[in-house]
Amino acid sequence: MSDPARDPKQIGALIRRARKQSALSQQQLGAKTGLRQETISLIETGNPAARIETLLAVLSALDLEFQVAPRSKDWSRDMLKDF
Amino acid sequence: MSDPARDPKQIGALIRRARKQSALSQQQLGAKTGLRQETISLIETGNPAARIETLLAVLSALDLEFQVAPRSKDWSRDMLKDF
DNA sequence: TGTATTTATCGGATATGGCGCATAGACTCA
DNA sequence: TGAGTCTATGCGCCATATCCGATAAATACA
Repeated sequence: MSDPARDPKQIGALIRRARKQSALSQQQLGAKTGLRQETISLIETGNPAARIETLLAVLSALDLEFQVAPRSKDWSRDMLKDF
Repeated sequence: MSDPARDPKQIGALIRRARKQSALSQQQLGAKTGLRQETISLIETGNPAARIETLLAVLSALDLEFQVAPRSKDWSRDMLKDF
């Protein structure tokens, strides 16, 4: 349902996945958002200094939404090592 | 549980609410994140050009998490006008 | 009312986004 | 193999985030 992301690379990966699911090229997504293909590329590769408004524009064009939620536990192998 | 935001002002409002629930001043939150009080202020007032990394740092310090979800319907009065 | 805390804002400096324009690699497919 | 598409990257430009230092404005509270 909703995918968490804690760093820009994860955000970029989420966006790339969503874009491909919509069968859009970076160029086409850029057109929908008023951004350049280069800018889409930068976001997807995890540009940490991308602007919030840019991120929101991309999410909106992909019919996605930004959400803020309490940190959920991530049961990584490391956290389970003592069980 | 998770609050949606579609523009920088809403994001800022969410952060301010969470900060106050943690009983932190902008100064204290700045200390936790390595950001200046001024920067926290800018984010909370809805700076659209804030950086993603800055946003993520603030969310992390507040034990919050960024999530991406499909757009949920928002039943505004306008959308209901024809019913 | 007066004082302390909190938040918003200013000037200057530095770094970087996103723009236009362009191209180099990758990859797909005929 | 070659053409077409897609993604990453380059340069110059302007705008602006964030930094430092400082202060004004707003708010809380005794």
